[in-house]
Amino acid sequence: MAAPKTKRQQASQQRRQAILDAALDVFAADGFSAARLDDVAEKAGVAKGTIYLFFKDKEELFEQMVVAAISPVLARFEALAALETMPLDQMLDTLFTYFQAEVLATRRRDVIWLVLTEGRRFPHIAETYHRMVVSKGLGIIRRIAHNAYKRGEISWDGLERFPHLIFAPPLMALIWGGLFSTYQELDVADLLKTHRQLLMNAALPKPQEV
Amino acid sequence: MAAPKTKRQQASQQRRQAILDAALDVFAADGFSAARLDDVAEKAGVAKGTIYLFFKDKEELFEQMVVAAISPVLARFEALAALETMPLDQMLDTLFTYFQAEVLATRRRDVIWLVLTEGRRFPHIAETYHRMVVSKGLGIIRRIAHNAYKRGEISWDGLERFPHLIFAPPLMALIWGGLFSTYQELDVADLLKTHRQLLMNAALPKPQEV
Amino acid sequence: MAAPKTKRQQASQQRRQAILDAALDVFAADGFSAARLDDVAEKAGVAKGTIYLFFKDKEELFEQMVVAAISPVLARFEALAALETMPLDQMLDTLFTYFQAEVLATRRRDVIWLVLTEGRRFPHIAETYHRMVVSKGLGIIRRIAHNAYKRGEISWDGLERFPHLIFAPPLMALIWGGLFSTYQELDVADLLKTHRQLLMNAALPKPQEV
Amino acid sequence: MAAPKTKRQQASQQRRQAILDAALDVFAADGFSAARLDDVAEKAGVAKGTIYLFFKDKEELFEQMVVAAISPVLARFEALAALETMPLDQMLDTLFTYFQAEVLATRRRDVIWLVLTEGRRFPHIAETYHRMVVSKGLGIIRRIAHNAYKRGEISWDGLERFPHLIFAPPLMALIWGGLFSTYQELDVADLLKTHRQLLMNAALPKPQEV
DNA sequence: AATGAATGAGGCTTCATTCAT
DNA sequence: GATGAATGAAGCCTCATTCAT
Repeated sequence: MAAPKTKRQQASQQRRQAILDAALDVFAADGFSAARLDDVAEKAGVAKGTIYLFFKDKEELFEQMVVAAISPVLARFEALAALETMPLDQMLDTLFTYFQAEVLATRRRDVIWLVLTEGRRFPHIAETYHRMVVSKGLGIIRRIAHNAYKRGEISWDGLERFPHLIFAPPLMALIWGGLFSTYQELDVADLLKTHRQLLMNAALPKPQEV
Repeated sequence: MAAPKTKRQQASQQRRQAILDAALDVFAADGFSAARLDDVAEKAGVAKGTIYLFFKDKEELFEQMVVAAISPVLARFEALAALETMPLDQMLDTLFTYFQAEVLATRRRDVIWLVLTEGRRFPHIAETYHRMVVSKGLGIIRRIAHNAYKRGEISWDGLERFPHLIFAPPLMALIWGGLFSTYQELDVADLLKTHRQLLMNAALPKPQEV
Repeated sequence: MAAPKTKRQQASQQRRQAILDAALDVFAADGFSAARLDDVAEKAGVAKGTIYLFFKDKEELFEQMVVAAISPVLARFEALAALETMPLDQMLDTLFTYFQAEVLATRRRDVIWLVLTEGRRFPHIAETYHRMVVSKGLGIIRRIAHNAYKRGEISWDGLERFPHLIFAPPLMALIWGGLFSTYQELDVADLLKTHRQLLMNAALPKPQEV
Repeated sequence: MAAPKTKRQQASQQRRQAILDAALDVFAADGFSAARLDDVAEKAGVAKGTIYLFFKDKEELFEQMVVAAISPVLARFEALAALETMPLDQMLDTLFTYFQAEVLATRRRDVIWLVLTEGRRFPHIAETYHRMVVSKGLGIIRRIAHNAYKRGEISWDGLERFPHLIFAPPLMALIWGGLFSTYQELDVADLLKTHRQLLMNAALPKPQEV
């Protein structure tokens, strides 16, 4: 926890971080199996063997990289949770704007992508990501929906039961951006704005029985 | 296109199909890079060299496998398109039920998973999938929304502009099933039913300006 | 057990044997750790990967090589055992002559050397060698001594209790040849002849109490 | 040669000795190639780089270590040589007892083991060991035999010509202890006592012509 | 056409050695 | 002197691909 004191330790931390940064790039570009540690080392500006001073093997590098990339997200979550008293519409706007600026436009997008693409073969990654990010994120959205419900902004408990419905379109935007935007552009801002309209439209009317 | 005539040709086609089936299993389990052609050959019941009689290399096998797995989906799409006159609510119910039964519970789920996880490094796959499946599927949903709009079931053009909003939750269900269901179960039927309620609730009211 | 029938199988057996032969040379020259499988492959006239068609890894190659080299020795042992009725002096002469011609002057010397030098870090090798060669060999020598005792050629049970005493000088000759003969020649034939004299001299006199 | 004077020099000598001690342990356990200088440094309580302050490389460390371990043996040899007037039987008893107590039960056993196992690939080691230990040791034994011959205790020159015959069984005991004692115990004291009986039995009788 | 033994390029990992602190 | 982080050469092993049968 404490910041390292000596120059040696600082340099060591910087090296470790450089390796993690390079690893994110390389793993995101090639996937775990196809990624070459030579590339990671070169991009990090260290020798191949240096990686092994910090990480037992390729797998541990991968897992540590994901965990390290996740950590800062958690701090942000706390801030978002503090906004739970905001009106629903404004809250959704804040959330989606944040998602576009702080996830889709940053390396965090690559982290999520790696969790998606490699999570199945790294259950530890999937489990960690679920515990540290997904369940917390859904919990926050759920509380937002719950508060809106209590305030009378929503006359329906669907969003509270399935906060996934709020997050599904942003996730789709991320996936589209990764796979299809080359072939067909997607206006993410408009998509999310329309999603917000959808949610607000559905918020108040009495739900029809299906 | 024509059905093979001679027994020899039939046997060849069966071999080819066995290889494609095995490849789907193996690629889905391990990903493209980590998958071993030894495993594909063994699972298909052929010798390793036989694979190269049908496919130039590992990459072509992968791409052909995805294309072959996509094809049958297209026929289904035609059928769905024919139901475009159905009332919106019923149509959504049909769509989601179909998705659960015919995608999530079958090997088609694995195909989509592979497109998600490998599409980035196989632009040809992503492009093909987008052209043959995604754009067609979104087109169908878009027409459904359009028809409903014309019939007065929807007083809002959001779904027509972004049919993605209809498909996002089913996609999320697929992803959740692949990554997180081990750690937290998701009631997909309930999720999709709630999604349908959301869509119907939002269908008629005048959209609020955002 | 059955001889391989097809040409393919024969060629395979020859390859396997070529690898084992090369492995003996390389391991004997460099020791297990320093030996390079590249060298084994080159000397065997096969590609590096071919080794792994027959042996799981370097360690298994080493162990199989020792076992394969030991096997023929056992057949010889049976022949020696059959000579147990021979007069002691003649028997010793036969034994030592055999050892010089069939061990010291052949690759079997290298096998014993490898058991000596690597046996400690390959307990499986040491155990196998002890079970298949050492205990059997000592058993034969012991019976030889026992028979000579019964026939009155020896008036003393020392050699029966410690057949090691008969084998110790041949072993020393082997070690000397491996380590010191460059610096000081050892006349092995004379050594073993003198050893035989020693044994025969000691055979009949009443042992003095020590 | 001169004892170091300053504290710094003393500390340096202690470090050097600690490294040599650790090296003996590690080399004996793993062999030259498989031994890791990391382990030597850790066991010696110094940093890895410190080893290179005293020794040019791994090979020199190994050779110096063997030489250093050999030196004390030489002093003992002088003492043994002084006993050459002792009656043969008593002399052998002293020798063998010394070997059991001062070689087999100490780290000197490991040194001999290393000379055996690595001497072939370190001719310098083998040559040094031969010159400093083997030839001197055999010389002592030879003089013992010679003196006994002159005193009439032996009526035969075999042991004088091949003092190896006296040392072979102790060497075999050492080898047996390193390789096979786990699988079959060897009573070394009894073996050597029996060996002594054998030698004494053979000492006086007129040798038969072979 | 089908086989599967053989190949060898390429990646992960280790560890002797160096050198800035 | 002493350290130990950093280096990078080298070796084991895998596996896509080839080709003689």
